[in-house]
Amino acid sequence: MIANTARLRGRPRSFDETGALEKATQVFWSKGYDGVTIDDLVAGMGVGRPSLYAVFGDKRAIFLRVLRAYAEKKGALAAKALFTPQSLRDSIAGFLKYNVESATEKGSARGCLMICVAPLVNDAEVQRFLQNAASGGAMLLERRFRDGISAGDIPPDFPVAVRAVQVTDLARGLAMRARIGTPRKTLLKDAEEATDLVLLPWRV
Amino acid sequence: MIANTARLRGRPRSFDETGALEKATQVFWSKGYDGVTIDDLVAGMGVGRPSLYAVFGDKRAIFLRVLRAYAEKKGALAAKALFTPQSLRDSIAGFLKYNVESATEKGSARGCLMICVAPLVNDAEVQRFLQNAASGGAMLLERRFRDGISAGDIPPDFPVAVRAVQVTDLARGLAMRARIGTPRKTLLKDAEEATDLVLLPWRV
DNA sequence: GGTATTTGCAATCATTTAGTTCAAAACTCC
DNA sequence: GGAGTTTTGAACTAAATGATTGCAAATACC
Repeated sequence: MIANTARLRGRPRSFDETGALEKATQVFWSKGYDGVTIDDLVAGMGVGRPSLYAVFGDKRAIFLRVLRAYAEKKGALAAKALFTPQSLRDSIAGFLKYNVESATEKGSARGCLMICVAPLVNDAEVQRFLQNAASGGAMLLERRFRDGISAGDIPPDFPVAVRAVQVTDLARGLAMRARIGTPRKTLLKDAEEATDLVLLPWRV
Repeated sequence: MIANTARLRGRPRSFDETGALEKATQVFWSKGYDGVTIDDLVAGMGVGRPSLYAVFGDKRAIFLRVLRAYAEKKGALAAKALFTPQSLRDSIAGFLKYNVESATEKGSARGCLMICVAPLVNDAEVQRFLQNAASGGAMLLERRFRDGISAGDIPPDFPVAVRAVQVTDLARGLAMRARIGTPRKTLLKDAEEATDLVLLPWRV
């Protein structure tokens, strides 16, 4: 099994577990889930077939680990973009900007793993995970809006829940357009305008 | 070959070409593109393997035909929802409502073929098709906004192009949330609120 | 009724894919 | 250096898949 904590004896691994998962992320990201074969993962992760099965399990298990790691990393960066001390407007703009930038990064596939790729996987566990992640993202935004109320950036009757969901939907739209090849420049401009939209009557 | 136009002699087909394509749509819609096998299509379309190859071609060709037919049908219905004589607000609300309803229809898979499924297909022709469809949809909305200016529903300085793109992004977000299992009721409510958002300072 | 034409079913072939086995290699501890 | 332990690479098995072919059945035109 995975002798990660108490591995002392035996031949050491020639690969880094975290690094291999990141490489697997790129594989799924660019080829979807069904489109990926074990051979793709063997080639992309730089891990031999038997080691891959022993350490990670089958394709589904690998994808779930990839998804969790991706969500954790992405969530942390999104939270950082949102809660860096700055005006509410800059926070929302920064959140959308980060989404666009990570969805159009050079070297990796376009779009977002959780928005574009994972929803196509007809799997109950993946489904639940995505729903939780979605509501988690909306709650993060909602909290930021509430902080904005406390700071006096927006009035107390600002529809925090509604706007939070709308920002996530706009982010989803931007990610999907990134996937089909819309230029980063266009998307960054649209992200700015989306920020203006959700804060329209409140100039902050 | 396809003896559709000048077919007079010979055994008539036991299947309807259009109907078979609609059944194929459901197959791709629910299982993605890479996830479907020829056997899935044979079973789902009710067409024998040899006939399927003779009439439609291989999987890729079938998907492209499905995609075109779907886009045509969906585009026509979206245009109908948008340009039925009514207030601008009701038009936009109707457009979003139609998107949500078709993305949460019972009996078929959730989401939208063009928004959720096709973007995962790494194929140049599909990519181009989706970009054209996307800009076509935005242009449709833009025209409706301009009609709204002519009718006096919104002022002449209304940012038609920007709002048109924002509506498509919101629709994309709604479709993706439909895909991951968000209830129709929630999405319909959010569609209404999205309408209010894009027309916020303009009570029409 | 005869003929040409096309469908539909079954069987078939080659290729790809997932997953396993096994011996050799690499390392630690004694 | 040797015993014990773990990883690795290559070969292997079994199943799934894409695509083709033959042949009988069905039907329109003559």
